[in-house]
Amino acid sequence: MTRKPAKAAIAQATSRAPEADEKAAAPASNRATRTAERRAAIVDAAMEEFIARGFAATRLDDIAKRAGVAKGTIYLHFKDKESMFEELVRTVIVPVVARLNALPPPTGPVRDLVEAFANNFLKEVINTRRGDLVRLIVAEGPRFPSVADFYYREVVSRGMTGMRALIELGIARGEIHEKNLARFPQILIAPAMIAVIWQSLFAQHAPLDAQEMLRVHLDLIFGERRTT
Amino acid sequence: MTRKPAKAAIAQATSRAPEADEKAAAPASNRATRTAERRAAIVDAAMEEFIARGFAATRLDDIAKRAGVAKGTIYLHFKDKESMFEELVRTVIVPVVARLNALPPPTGPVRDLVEAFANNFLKEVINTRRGDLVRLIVAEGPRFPSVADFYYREVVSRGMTGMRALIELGIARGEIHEKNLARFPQILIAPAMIAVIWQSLFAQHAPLDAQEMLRVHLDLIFGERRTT
DNA sequence: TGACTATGACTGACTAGTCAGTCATAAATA
DNA sequence: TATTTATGACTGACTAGTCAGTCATAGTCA
Repeated sequence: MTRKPAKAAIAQATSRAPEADEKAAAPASNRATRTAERRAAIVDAAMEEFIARGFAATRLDDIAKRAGVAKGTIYLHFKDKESMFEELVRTVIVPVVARLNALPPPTGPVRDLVEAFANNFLKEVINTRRGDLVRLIVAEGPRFPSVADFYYREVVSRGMTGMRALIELGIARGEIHEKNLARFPQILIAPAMIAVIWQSLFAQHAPLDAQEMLRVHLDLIFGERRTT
Repeated sequence: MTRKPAKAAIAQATSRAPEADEKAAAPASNRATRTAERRAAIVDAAMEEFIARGFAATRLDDIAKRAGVAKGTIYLHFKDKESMFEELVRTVIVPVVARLNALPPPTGPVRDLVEAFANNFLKEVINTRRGDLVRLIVAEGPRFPSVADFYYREVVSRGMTGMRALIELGIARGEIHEKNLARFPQILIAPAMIAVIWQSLFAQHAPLDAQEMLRVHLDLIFGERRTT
């Protein structure tokens, strides 16, 4: 909801800044930097706790302790628990979307493009905190319409559009034969989503070679791989 | 909602038929029957509440109210909130597994078998409470290892085995060309799972024709459909 | 059959504990 | 020193689980 105006000071970037390399454990020179670092620490801690316990069961005391701040400090950055959760999702997802939008331009075989995307997804999402975050969104989405809306607009909708474009390109170039696939880009994504969920729930029962599964899935769509 | 069981009238029925045909939906004559009905009412109410709010945010008072019993009554049937959740999942899932095991024997094209399964899944799971339950398990699984274990053993593991058998049959008969598919039956299931999640989270943003999507997916695996 | 007793299912007020959010005070900074 | 930022003890609302008491029903007996 209320998007606290970002402290204004952050923009300063203070001239001879000691270059606080992201969330480095550096001494932290000025106020603006410290404030930003604290916020980042709170976001990180909140993400861990929410992923581990879900929204309702997470205690703000635990987040504060993990972030190394007092509980009151959280309320200097976030209006309340709900806004914190919502802003947390935005904060974590936005950079991911930005990176996905920076995919290489469509040169070379479509299969290579999709494979690059899959490898990227493997490295950046599956088996990372971001993967857990996706599961968390699935878990809490129905109770946080604003989160579900945001996720749909920023990730699902864009992803679908991008995938559809790739599929149509593949069809136009004769790499993909199933014409109707463009109507359901979900089919292309589905195994990747399943991999995310599998790792959270069943990895200990039956480890899943996600990379190999995605490869087989691409074989299914593009036909057997040419090399190796 | 409130299923006020018209206590007075029920008592009258006293036809000395002690042979209570299990948990029949009959007029409810004796104590055992009533007890079973109450338990069922609690399970139903709990399922609604857990699906709507998740485990932690669900109040036992609300479950009791919805079931039309006092809170104390819940504790005559379940040890505590956690056991109730665990037993609830078992109670709801077991009959589904039983029905899945009763699939028709492998005669006719494999595609027809898989299609029958998909249609069954559409009708029985997607867009039903059972679909919501699947999402609930994904949501709460990490915090309820016993639930995740149970679900893996009773549903995922069996489902994978069955699917693998079908895939191998399809490969043997030349209906399926992607040999490696048998190594990842998840790929066959993935779009169905996505449909379940989609309906819970994004149906209002973008309705999904799950039936058509599953059909396209089968086309992808078996090759274009022969008729219409 | 009718009356009387025993049983245990059911109730809901209550307890003990939890936790989101507040605010008077302290620390850090300019 | 004045101002901004951080702290954590505190409060009040909320809820899982309890248990002494109630009462419909089953059982027993005349």
